[in-house]
Amino acid sequence: MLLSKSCVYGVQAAIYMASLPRNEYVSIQEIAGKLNISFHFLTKVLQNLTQAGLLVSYRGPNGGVALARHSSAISLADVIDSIDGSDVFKECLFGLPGCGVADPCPAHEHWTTMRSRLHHLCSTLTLEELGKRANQLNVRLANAHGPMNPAKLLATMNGNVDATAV
Amino acid sequence: MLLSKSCVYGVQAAIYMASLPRNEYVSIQEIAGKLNISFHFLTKVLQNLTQAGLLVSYRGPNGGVALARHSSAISLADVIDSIDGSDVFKECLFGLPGCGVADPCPAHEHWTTMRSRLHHLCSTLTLEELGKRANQLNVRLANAHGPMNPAKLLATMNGNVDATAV
DNA sequence: CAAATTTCAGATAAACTACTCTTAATACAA
DNA sequence: TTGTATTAAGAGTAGTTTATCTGAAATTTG
Ligand code: SF4
Ligand code: SF4
Repeated sequence: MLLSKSCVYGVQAAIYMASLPRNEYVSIQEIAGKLNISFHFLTKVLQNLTQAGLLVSYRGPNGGVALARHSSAISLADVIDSIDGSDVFKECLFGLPGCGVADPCPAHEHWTTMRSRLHHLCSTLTLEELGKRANQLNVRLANAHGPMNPAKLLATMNGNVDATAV
Repeated sequence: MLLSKSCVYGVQAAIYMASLPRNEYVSIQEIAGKLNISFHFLTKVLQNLTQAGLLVSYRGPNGGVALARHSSAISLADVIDSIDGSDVFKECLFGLPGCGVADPCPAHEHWTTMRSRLHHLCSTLTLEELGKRANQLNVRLANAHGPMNPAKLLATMNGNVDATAV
């Protein structure tokens, strides 16, 4: 996978927040529940985003996290950068150290054009746009089942479908 | 990284073999040495490629591995498929299970176009072409330093530069 | 046949990623 | 004030990936 799972979770959570009618504090528990992500794990991921200045957080009852800027001012690349680092769009297909134009590998030329296209796409895709799409029909955000643990596994085997999925 | 390290090693080795003037048996030790890859690890990786039918192997002195077909008949995608599986070009940016057109996430449309371009690129890039480029000036194949171990680290700190790199 | 060279196979260890759990710190509400 | 809901922080666990090591099987050479 190009992105780490942490990063994917962060992106999903960000899109979820952008899909809400108003930008208000949402508890991480709610996000984790809706997206079928481990609460504790998502907490860590979103901490990265608050420290990066993309989210603001508020502790205590009715607290939670909210977008620090308008959803139109946050790009997909912003979120990815904050979690997986900016190397995602700089590193190459082969991940060799010290790559560059001066000393390229045979695939360099082909790859860099792909890579810059991908970077451009992610930089121009705003959370606003992604949030809007998330609100349209037949578009989903949540993981199908979320991380499996023995209890959940048992529940699914008993025919209980998790109803928290969007 | 999009590709696993195993896969990268396999691709590098394949390109190295394709860059040779004639397709003859090359010992894995030689390849590992030139590319600064752990010999034992590369052995396992190339086993995958031989089992996938991309390489043929021969045991004993003067044995080694060689390309099973002409380098023009092996694509980059072939190598990647054999090691990391064919999901690399099928799975999505977010790696969600059970994704598809019927139930897409907000970024689906954008991503699939990128993905198919990448797949097309890798499918049409042959080892022959990559090997030719590898033979041109200023083009390299090897890892800069290879996997570090305490002894090597010490050596580099003492100013010894590994001379096995291409 | 014996020795050397090479891939093949499997066990083991180290490193990393994903995930869980516990404890604090903070802020609101009764 | 006291209790509770919430994020913050960090330690701990499990699984996967990466790398190392050892021995066996195959093949050539002498
Ligand atoms: S030369 Fe380019 S394509 Fe090749 S490994 Fe370096 S950055 Fe990647
Ligand atoms: S809908 Fe498309 S882009 Fe979204 S997670 Fe699935 S395959 Fe990926």
